[in-house]
Amino acid sequence: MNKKIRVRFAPSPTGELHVGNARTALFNWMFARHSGGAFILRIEDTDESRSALSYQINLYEDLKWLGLDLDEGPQIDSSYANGYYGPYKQSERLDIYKNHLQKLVEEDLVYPCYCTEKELEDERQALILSKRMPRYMGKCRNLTGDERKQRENEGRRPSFRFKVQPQVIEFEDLIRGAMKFEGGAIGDFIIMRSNGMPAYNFAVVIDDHLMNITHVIRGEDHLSNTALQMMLYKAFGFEPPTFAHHSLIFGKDRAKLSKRHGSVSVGEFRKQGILPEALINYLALLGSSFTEGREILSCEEMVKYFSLERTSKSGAIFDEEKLHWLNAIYIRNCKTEDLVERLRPFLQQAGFKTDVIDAKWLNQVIELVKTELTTLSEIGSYINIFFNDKYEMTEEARKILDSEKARKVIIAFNEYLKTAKENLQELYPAAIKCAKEKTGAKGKELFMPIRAALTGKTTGPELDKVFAIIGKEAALKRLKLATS
RNA sequence: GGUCCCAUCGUCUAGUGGUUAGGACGCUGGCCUCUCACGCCGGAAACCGGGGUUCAACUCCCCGUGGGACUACCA
Repeated sequence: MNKKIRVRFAPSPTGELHVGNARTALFNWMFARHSGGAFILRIEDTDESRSALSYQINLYEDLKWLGLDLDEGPQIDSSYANGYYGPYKQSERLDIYKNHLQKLVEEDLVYPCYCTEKELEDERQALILSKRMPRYMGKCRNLTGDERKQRENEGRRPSFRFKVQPQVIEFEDLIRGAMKFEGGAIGDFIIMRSNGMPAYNFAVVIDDHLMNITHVIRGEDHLSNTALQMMLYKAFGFEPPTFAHHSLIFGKDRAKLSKRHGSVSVGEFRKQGILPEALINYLALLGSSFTEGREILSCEEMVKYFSLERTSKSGAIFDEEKLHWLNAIYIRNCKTEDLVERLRPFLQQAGFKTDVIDAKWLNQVIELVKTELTTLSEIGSYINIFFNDKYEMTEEARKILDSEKARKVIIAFNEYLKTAKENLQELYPAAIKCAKEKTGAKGKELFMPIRAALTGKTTGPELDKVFAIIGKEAALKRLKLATS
């Protein structure tokens, strides 16, 4: 009988959710949803000095925004269900780690280490200087009971180290195939810190086992750690889960993706006006491929077609331009009413008071500029022409208006508007026709002056639509301004 | 230094011994058009190097080279 698949995303709340971690979360989520398994969140907050609750809250917001719903995890508010394998925060599982440490102590598989950080650092430096591999040489491994007592009396609090036996460690990785590690170079590593907090490799093994995790999907940066963890699985007699180590994301220069490459956290992309669907789609695409070379997929489709075998083994460079391309497509495909809702915070921020703007009119405006948008935050620069009759004129527009012929076009157009009786629909074509006949201008020389006068720019949506939105009164005002 | 991972256009990738090496972003030429955007049609652009194995290697093996990870009382 197959066990129910259970995967976990286990970040440490020490900063904003990085896209690399978001991608790991996504892989886990897709794997769980694809196989009908459970997606679990575990908070690895054993580093007290770096962890903060605010980051944890932030993490929940980001996951929710991305649409990665949890089956189990620490409860922050009622919208996130707890599960039966809690607590899901490592800082609340300290007793569990202590008990497990005790087992290993009794079996003599670990020993207390009284070295201070200074002593360890000195040892490291000495080894490096003598061109040997820096690692713990096992100074405290064979301390007698008396020696230990003596150190305790000095007030030293021990950390606990795992006794590493020289061995070859092998396991099967779902993405990379057969893995083999020469364990001879690994020094006795700390599993419990002197402050009573478990070290990463220790806590993961215990938690993954106790939480019945069947597949550990994580970044390649954990590949080497897996060897240490395998030793621990063996020591405890636990059956190890199946591992899958995916490749990492890099910046353009193949260096670790960091702030100097631009946005790197989910929050930053959200503020920039990237749609969650676009980010998800991009992250799923990065270092992966779907059937028939498809690139634009809904969440449902991604879940359906997802397979770890199709994720690439090599690292991938984060290409913000392609993300933007995807984002633009999602914006275009968004129903205008929905888009307006998503745009609201960005409009507010750009100084447009959306609550007093006529909804129907706003819809028309957005409909018109939809295809120009790459990110939501750019909205202001595309719609300001509809709001302000005293716009700023660009250099190009000014130039267009300078010519004598342009002036004539504007005057003819303006004159017609003043006296016209037609409704808004028929007004524009009629006025254009009039200007055309009176001046003999056509094509560019006919439309550009009007565009420049009406919008202050030489680029923008189709003029007839722009006209229909700003209306006759505003048009007259602008024409007057442009000719003065 | 040690252990380990990786290697197809600039970038993300398809490819599983025989292909004109395909697609996408970006770049670029054209069409559409008052302009920009969208859309449509076209173009340039890649198998890291050297040895094997084989009738035949991008594909399999070995060795280089290059990039990356880990090597913490961080995770």
